[in-house]
Amino acid sequence: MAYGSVRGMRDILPEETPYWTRLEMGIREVARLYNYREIRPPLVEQTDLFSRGIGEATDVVTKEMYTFPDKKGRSLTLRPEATASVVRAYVEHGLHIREPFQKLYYIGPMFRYEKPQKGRSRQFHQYGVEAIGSIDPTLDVEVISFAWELMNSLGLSGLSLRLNSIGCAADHPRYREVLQDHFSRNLDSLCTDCLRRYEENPLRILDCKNATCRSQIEAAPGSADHLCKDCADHFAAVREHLDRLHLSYTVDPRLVRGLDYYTRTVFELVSADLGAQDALLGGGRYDDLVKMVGGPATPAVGFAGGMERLILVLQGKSATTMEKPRLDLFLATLGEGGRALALELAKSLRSRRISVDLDYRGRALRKQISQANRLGTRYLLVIGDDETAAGKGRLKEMDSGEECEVALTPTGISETILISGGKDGT
RNA sequence: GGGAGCGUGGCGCAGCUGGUUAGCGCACCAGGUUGUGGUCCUGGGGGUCGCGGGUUCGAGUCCCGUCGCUCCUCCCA
Repeated sequence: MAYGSVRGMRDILPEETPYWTRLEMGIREVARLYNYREIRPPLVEQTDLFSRGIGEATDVVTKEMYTFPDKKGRSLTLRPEATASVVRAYVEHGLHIREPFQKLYYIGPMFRYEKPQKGRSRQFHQYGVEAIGSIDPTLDVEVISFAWELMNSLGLSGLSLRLNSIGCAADHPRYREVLQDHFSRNLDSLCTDCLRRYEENPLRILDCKNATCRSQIEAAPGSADHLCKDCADHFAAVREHLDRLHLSYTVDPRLVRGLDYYTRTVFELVSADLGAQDALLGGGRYDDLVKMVGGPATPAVGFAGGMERLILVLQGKSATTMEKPRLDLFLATLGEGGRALALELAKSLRSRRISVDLDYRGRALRKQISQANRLGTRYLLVIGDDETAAGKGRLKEMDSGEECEVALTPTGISETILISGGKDGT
């Protein structure tokens, strides 16, 4: 093999793309129902936007970014996530001036330099929603509702929502102290990573899966128990509205997210059908990010979901078999004359919204029909010298095997196909 | 970053303790049949056995290295 795709980046082949288009359509439809508008930021941003927005000490920033200098020596980075980009666009284009409240969504590739495994690759795809401009708890709930709605529309079950509140910027140092106090009693039982986290960001320790750290973590005080009055009220309101909408969740005091910009509400939707990488989507509030990026203090909430993981779950369900699109008409030809006429007819019929294919390799008639059959074509028409001379042929409906005579004109063929109802839609 | 397993035509695999021209299924192509289907029959193309080195009379098979894949850890979507 002369070339292979770059590690962690793969081709999505035609057999698989129907899953992608279905998923993309599903996302767009839910976005329409919830009135979110699409935004498409570039894939590349100044490195600073991510390192400062996501957090200098996070794993994503310290070791997972594709960062490179451009020809003028500026440091650029392939986006590892899109929230920072969306917020940058929101500020840059003055969306906050024209209409401070914006509900946006995006779909596209992200890049993180990680070791590939099931449900994790270096180029992967996320969809996400960002609701910017309100601190109201009902907005948190709308975003979560969006997530559930999408899962339902895809027919997914066996999912659970983990929910927590990590408080506001003012709560963080206080909770940080509480955590440090807790872990300081048994520092020697923490792993080396957690010792570092102990200094840099004790919140991260809660995320550690290391067995030796687990017992300490189980006993650690939850962030939701150390919220200020406003944050506690907010969290209570979020839960109340979730209950009212019958959206299920479990409060997980240990849930913290990997990106530093989160405040208050954080959540994750996990699937039991995946392996170690079981988070289908994750998100929360980021009330300080807009200001951090240079805009006015503006609260916001959103989430991002991994499309590869969603497709893994979809494919795992035998119920969601993709039926392959059918070809309307195959023109089997005999001889140069037949081929020339078929080519001409195909062009006209296609412009009449009928999908047509024909043989381009001079294959035996039998092989052509066999191919048409494999394509799942609805109609077959053989065009040889006899048909060309007579100006008419026999249109065969493949499912029933019935044939009827048609004039070899675009109108003659298309009317028969459209009238007989063999072509659906359009 | 750490750990484990696996790399043989496009795909899925076999190849026993090293031993002749590396097989099988699917797929592909052709013929059986220039005039009608998923079946059947016959034939065909396609593999430097991931790559490099070593051991040996001889390596797909053993050893070392390397690259890649998969899964776990970690982290996340």
